[in-house]
Amino acid sequence: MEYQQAKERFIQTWGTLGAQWGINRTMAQVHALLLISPKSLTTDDVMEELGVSRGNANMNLRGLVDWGLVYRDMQKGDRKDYFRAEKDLWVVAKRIADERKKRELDTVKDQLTILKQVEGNSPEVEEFKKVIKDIDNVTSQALQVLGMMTSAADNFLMKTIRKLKG
Amino acid sequence: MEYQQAKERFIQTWGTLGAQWGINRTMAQVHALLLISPKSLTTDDVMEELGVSRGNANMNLRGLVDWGLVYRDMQKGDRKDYFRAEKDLWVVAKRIADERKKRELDTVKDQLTILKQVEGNSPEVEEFKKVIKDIDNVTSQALQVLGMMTSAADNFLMKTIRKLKG
DNA sequence: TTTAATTTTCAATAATTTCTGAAAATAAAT
DNA sequence: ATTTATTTTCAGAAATTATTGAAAATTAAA
Repeated sequence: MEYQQAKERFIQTWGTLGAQWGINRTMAQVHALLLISPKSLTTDDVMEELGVSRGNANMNLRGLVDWGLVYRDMQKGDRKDYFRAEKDLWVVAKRIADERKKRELDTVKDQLTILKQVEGNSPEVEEFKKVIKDIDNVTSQALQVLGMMTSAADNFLMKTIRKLKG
Repeated sequence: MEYQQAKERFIQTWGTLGAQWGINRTMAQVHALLLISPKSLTTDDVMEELGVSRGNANMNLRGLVDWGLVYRDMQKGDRKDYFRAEKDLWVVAKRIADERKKRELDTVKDQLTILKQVEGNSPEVEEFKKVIKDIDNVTSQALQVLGMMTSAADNFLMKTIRKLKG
């Protein structure tokens, strides 16, 4: 397969995946573009490569910087901002997992704490309490597994898996 | 907190969470409603409780059945369909994880296989190959961890975590 | 059959999200 | 200070996604 074709396909795939993960399509495509780029890119590069407006490119680049997935560089003798992706995919995975954990699991845990205090002992309330308790258990353990993954690089579990994988 | 209040709050929270996970809001709310309901509910119950149209209730109930999160029952002497949620939260977690794995990680792996075959040795192509290889590594290992989670109930890791948790 | 109850579909509409592009703000050079 | 280069913002437009509701299809009783 030719590089140009492979590149377009990769950007497309990563964009679709991002959309499924709740990151918007363009942001994921910008990320893909930067990931495979050997050098830093400007806003104009992104606009041209992806065919999006300046506003759109700017917003999504900033979004990626907020997520910690992209860095903003300066280059001597040039007033433009240059953008460069974090290339360590384990760091990328960790950043994404951390952000999602913060946004999702943590808020659920907070809500559960409040919901545990429901009053009464009708069948409805008993069922409710049971479900809340079960969700609490599952999320606690999910959080622990996530915690392991997010410190994956030097975690015994990951080392084991890597070793097994050979 | 009063039951009615807690119930509304729970449905609301679960709906928001679902939206973040790419499941649509109403589907997640229907799921929440069924989760905390001690008895099976009809389409009309769902319409009334959530204030949604028949079409919407029907589509989302069917969606939940497709995900394996809800079962469709018959009740003797009644022509209506009754819906009942899977109550084992570990099964719920497994079903969701399986579905997401199938939809997301598996397709990425397929794409990577194709993209590995890119030709050339320019800096761009070298960088591209490296990124593809890294993504391949990360997803392989993510798939393995997911695999562990999805057989969580009787997995050594989960048992260990549960034990640690007390 | 025919009738009645229920579920499913889907075109039209509503709601939400994303994108554009030009104006405003910022920052650097002259 | 003024000009020039660049980034940011944001109201409106476009695109996407979700919802309605009524008609069509299905299913079971009469």
